[in-house]
Amino acid sequence: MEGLKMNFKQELAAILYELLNHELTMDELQLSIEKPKNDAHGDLAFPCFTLAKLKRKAPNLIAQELSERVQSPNFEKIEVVGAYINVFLNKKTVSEKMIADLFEQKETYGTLTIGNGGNVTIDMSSPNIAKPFSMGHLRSTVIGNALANIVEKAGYKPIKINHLGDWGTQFGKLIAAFKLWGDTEKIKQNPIKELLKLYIKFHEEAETNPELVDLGRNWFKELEDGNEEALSLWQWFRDESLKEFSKIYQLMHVDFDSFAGEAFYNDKMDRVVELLEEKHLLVESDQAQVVELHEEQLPPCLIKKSDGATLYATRDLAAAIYRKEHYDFDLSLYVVGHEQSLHFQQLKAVLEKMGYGWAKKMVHVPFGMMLKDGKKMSTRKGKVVLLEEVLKESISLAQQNIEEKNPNLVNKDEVANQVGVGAVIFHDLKNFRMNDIEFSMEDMLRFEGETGPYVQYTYARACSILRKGNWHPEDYSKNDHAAWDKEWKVISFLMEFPNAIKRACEQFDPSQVAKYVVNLAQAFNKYYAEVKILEESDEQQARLALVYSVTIVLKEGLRLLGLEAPEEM
RNA sequence: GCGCCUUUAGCUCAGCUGGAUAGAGCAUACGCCUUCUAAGCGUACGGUCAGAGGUUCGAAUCCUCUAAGGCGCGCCA
Repeated sequence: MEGLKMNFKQELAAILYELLNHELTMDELQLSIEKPKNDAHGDLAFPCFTLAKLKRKAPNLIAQELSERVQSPNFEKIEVVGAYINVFLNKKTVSEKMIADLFEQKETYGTLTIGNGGNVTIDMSSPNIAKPFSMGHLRSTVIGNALANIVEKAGYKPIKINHLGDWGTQFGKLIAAFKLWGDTEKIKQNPIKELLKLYIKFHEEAETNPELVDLGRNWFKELEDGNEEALSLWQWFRDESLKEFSKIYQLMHVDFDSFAGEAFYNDKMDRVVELLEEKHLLVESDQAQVVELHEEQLPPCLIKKSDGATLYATRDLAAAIYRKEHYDFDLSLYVVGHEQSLHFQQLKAVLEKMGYGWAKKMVHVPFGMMLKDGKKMSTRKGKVVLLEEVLKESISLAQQNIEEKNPNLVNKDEVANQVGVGAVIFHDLKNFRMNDIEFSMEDMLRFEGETGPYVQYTYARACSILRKGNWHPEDYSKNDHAAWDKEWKVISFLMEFPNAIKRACEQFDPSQVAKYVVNLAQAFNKYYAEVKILEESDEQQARLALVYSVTIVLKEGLRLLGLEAPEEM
């Protein structure tokens, strides 16, 4: 089921195909049939310019002649404007069909089959242990989570992998810092904050005292060699950090299928190096081991440092191979910042050189940065905004709003959570992911206009009508009085839902769904303002059926984005 | 120097595979609650689509060049 709109487009294409004696192929026809931007131009349009050229005849004449022969019970009116044949769908039959489909399919409406049940691994979130969960990680988490939902809706099986940053030289530094200045009690009280303090202090001190750097390096070496003290500290840091992170994940209702992070691949890297050696891909360069990528026009990929230690490229190679063997993915997504684009190009190139055709199935899904005063935020300088604080503030603002606007609401706390968190998530998803986002508390906590709360509010109002009307879907009986005239705009958006999902899935772009959901909400709010739905009328059944349909699609759209839909707020 | 990305209204951004008068939101000004939640709706204001060429019946959209900004380019991830 790819949506009603598609059916009508196909129908129009088929009619033209016959009328034109197959002069244009079905594909060509379907491609040129478009959705007019202006409502006055109907629901479907066919421009006759290409035909004009083919037939060497004036386009408006062709349009005129052709239009007279286009007929279907689904088409209410055919109009010619210049070179365009504008088709107006039959509002009544189409609307009733749309409503019937939604009643039948409910939240499964919009489900696609393009995934064919294949596995899609999604590398997402991936915060660094012992560092705060920053706004930067928010992006990967929220985009990855939405993509998982979208991809699932499109018929794939998503596997969400939190590739934790739980290994690396920063742990050497941290252990060294802890040994020098650490306070066990303080860390237990407030793990991430205290560990971050240590990390920052280490970097500050290291500027005047370079020996510290060596100390850190040594401790990392100890860690890699299995020193018990180092290992137990590492384990402790990791556990405490994960505890903190899981609070945030719970708040956002994000979960994972795997927490296999960097440390997980420690024992899987030798094999990668061996494989590379077997295939004679490793070359020594400045005492380091690299894979040359001249033919690919890329800089060489560093596999082993001059001291023999492996690097993140090695680790990511191991991870890619592991994921292929373990999950046999059809698609492997990496929701990682745009600044790592080159790294992923290199990764894929090396895998292809190794003879792994599946490297083509790896897709880097990059996103822009969270900027603060036009600049990148830096953990080392302590210049980060903590997600937890932003969420708290957003929730408390939602709380205030509820007190003001709906003080009798029963589950205030729950709703405040849903709305506050929703605002933050939606703010991140509503724009194309490649855009940089200048961090602004004001923008993020805006509840009006094109925001998560706006959509949630629309949903809540729609639910409220159904409640007040004491109406249930079983009650609906088609009645012949509705013209579906004022409802038409909303109906045509409802028809677009599967298309929005398709675009989002093809382009790995959740903002397609976010924009869709805003458009639907806007159309519904206009309808709401214009039509008194609960007013006695012989069209009332149709109106309520429409409201019900809108609730289904809004809720499902929000769910795909990772937002909840409170029925009252 | 090379590569990737971005440039559309005062601000934040849409604009689907090129198509009919370039659209929202925010901000500003005004208007709409004795009836479905005003976290809403309406009206107004606001644009040489960074610039120059080119392809095309037709370009914000495709190609080339230029400019501005961001990110990246071997032992960090």
